[in-house]
Amino acid sequence: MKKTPLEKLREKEKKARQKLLVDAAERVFAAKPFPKVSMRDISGESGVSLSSIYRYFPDQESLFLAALVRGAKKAEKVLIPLVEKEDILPEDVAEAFVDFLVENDPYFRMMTHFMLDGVLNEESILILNRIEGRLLDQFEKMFKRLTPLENSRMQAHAFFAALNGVLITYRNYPGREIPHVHQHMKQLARNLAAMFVRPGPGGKPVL
Amino acid sequence: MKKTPLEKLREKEKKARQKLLVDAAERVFAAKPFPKVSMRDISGESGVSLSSIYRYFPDQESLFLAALVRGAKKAEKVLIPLVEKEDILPEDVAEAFVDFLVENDPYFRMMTHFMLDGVLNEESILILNRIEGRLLDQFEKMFKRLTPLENSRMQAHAFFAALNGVLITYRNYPGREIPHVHQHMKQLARNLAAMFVRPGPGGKPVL
Amino acid sequence: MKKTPLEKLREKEKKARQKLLVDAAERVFAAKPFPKVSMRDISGESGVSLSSIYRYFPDQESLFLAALVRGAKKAEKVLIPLVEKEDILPEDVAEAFVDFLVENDPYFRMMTHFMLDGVLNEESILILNRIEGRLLDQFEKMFKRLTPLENSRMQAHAFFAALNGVLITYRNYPGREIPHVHQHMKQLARNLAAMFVRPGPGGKPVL
Amino acid sequence: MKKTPLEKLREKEKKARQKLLVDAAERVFAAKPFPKVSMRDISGESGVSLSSIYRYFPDQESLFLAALVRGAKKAEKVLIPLVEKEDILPEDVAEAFVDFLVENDPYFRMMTHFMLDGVLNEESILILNRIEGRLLDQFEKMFKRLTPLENSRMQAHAFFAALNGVLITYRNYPGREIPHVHQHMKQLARNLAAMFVRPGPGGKPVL
DNA sequence: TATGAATGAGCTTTCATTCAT
DNA sequence: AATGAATGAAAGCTCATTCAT
Repeated sequence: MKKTPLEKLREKEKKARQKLLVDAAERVFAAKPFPKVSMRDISGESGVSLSSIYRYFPDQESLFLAALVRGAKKAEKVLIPLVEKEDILPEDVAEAFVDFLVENDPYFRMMTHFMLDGVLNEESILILNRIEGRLLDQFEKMFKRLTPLENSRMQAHAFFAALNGVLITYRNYPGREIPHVHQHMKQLARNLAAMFVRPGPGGKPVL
Repeated sequence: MKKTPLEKLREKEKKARQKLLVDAAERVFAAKPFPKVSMRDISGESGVSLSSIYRYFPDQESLFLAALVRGAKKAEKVLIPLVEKEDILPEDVAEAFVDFLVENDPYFRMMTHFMLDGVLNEESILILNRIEGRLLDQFEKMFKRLTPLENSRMQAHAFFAALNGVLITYRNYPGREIPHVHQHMKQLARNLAAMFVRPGPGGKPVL
Repeated sequence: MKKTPLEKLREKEKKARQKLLVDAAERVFAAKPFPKVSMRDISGESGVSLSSIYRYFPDQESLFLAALVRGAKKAEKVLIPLVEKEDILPEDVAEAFVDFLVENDPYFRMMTHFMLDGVLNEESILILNRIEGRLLDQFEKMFKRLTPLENSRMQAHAFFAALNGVLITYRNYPGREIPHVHQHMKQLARNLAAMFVRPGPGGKPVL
Repeated sequence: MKKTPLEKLREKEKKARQKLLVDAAERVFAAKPFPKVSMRDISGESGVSLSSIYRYFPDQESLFLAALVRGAKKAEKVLIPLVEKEDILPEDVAEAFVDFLVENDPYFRMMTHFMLDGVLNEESILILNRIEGRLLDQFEKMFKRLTPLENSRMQAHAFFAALNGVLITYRNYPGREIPHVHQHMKQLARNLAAMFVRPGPGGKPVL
């Protein structure tokens, strides 16, 4: 079971190729709608020959899934530290969340695609769940601090959902200029966030 | 320019065939991911021969768009009356909204697809906008009644976005049983809705 | 066997419809390459419904053939009188020939198409042959008058072929402006025509 | 930038496949009218699978164009040496020209098709023009030698056009046996050719 | 290991023609 | 007599995947 140095090297190189391919996939996803991305596109963008891709990913789905997982990990890396700050406010988290996913639109589209149509394998589900869980954990911690009497887990879920909703609903808002739309989304997100920390009548928790 | 009875009949039959095709499209959309639905699928499902489809829709896009528009109209027909009730509460609207889109999952996926990748023509955009506008109008009216001091339009937008977010985020929640997930979504939606009518400290409006 | 007045009327109406369809076909041929013309095009252009066309022509080929025959007849009507003039010169005939077929490009394309790929039925062949024959007769008569010692029939054939050749070879001459090309064709045709009436050395006939 | 032997081999094989496909195309063109030839036909005739054809030619037009260009090059290879002979006579050139294009009827039909309806890209136009130009150059040289006082370029153009005309006009002459028709065409071509070198009255040039 | 080559299955769309009314 | 409706067949082309080298 022990790996020889050569095997280790091979594995490392394999990972490097996989990274390279996911890099290329990302760039392609940024350029055209998800369902129109072909393996040839990725081959062209990566410089890896079409057939060689299949040495690193058993099929198209796996590669796309890998890109999704990586997007999620990047989101995690950006968002978790932000939310970990002791005195952060929901409004600021909300704005950062929107900012990140607007600027990383391909990730957002990818994720939404998988949420809608994707057939995820167990491993991917686990990875995504873990990330989502950690994100929700941070949200929960924040809400626990700010509204200790509420059901923080529920708040975290609602918060996460609401932000996703703002993004999906208004990212393609027709007839408006992009910066304006972006501004609108941030405002909506901040407003929604603010509602979470507003005490009910008599300070009674609501959720 | 007046139409003969025969012409009227013909028109009616044409509409009937179009309906039949959109019906079939819906069923297919329910059965497989949107981007994988082919004209052949719809031909098979409808019993209308592949080439005949083109008698009723000039191309694939038109047919898909028609299905989308119909979904939106159906949503309108169900949701607007509900929200029009004088004394309706956001929580109940939220639940109905979620119920409807869970039960009409193909519509929801379709709409999300078009929101993400879709290239809509101007007419469709107009139709969808009008429906969304009317929905937002109703939401606004409700909020005006319940929280007259807030920015009701903003509330309506946030409400709409948040509900969409609940649906997109949790509709495929893995590892849970469907009725349970459905229940969770409704709870989240209700909670979010409740927040909109909770007065800020001292009754100060927040939005 | 005798025809009733009603039958006669019917026949007349049938002819009228056929004419109408061939009219439309001509217009369509003028607008797009021959192989791209469809029955639907002709239906649209004529106002006659697609299926009704088949009442007047058994199939596409027949209709196209009818258009061809009519083109030939029109050419005959224009060219024969011209060539019948007692004192006409080959150069002028050549120029008129080119002029006519440049201005009636669809006919020319149609004829060439049938010459190349067409499957003509016996009747059409007969009609076309008769017309071509009459044209050649006129050419022959002209040459008999002008060069009585030569083989006039051969001259007529060569003359006809040469003119066709000028048209086919230079009508799409790339990179030149159309009027200029037209001028070039006419010059070539005149030059070729002139050669037919130039006596050989010592007045010896050549052909 | 230097090519490895392997790359050279690959290139050679690619060319070989392209040749194979053009070969097949030619055979198909010989068997049915140009506009009816499909990619599937060529796939069947060549043994190369339909989709593989697109490895060697980006689309149908390219393949057809390649066939056309090859036809033109073959014509060039056969005709130019012939015409280059010092003491060749127009009659013999004419006969060879007719012979070649009768024996290579698919080429002739192809070229005529492109002359009539074809949409050629710039590169193909250039190639064809160069070949036609070289052919005309040879004709011109011949005429310069034989009739130094005439406008040789004009003679060359007229000669070329006239020969094409003979081919197009009589290649499908109905009701005659093929060898007989062929004979007739050659006779016509010779006669026309002879006229070019017959001096005008008093040796005056005509063209 | 890497990849050029190959392909079956599939896609949307068009067409000439038939048929019920 | 006229035509709307219907369709089988075929078109050009793309794609994910496999395989020989």
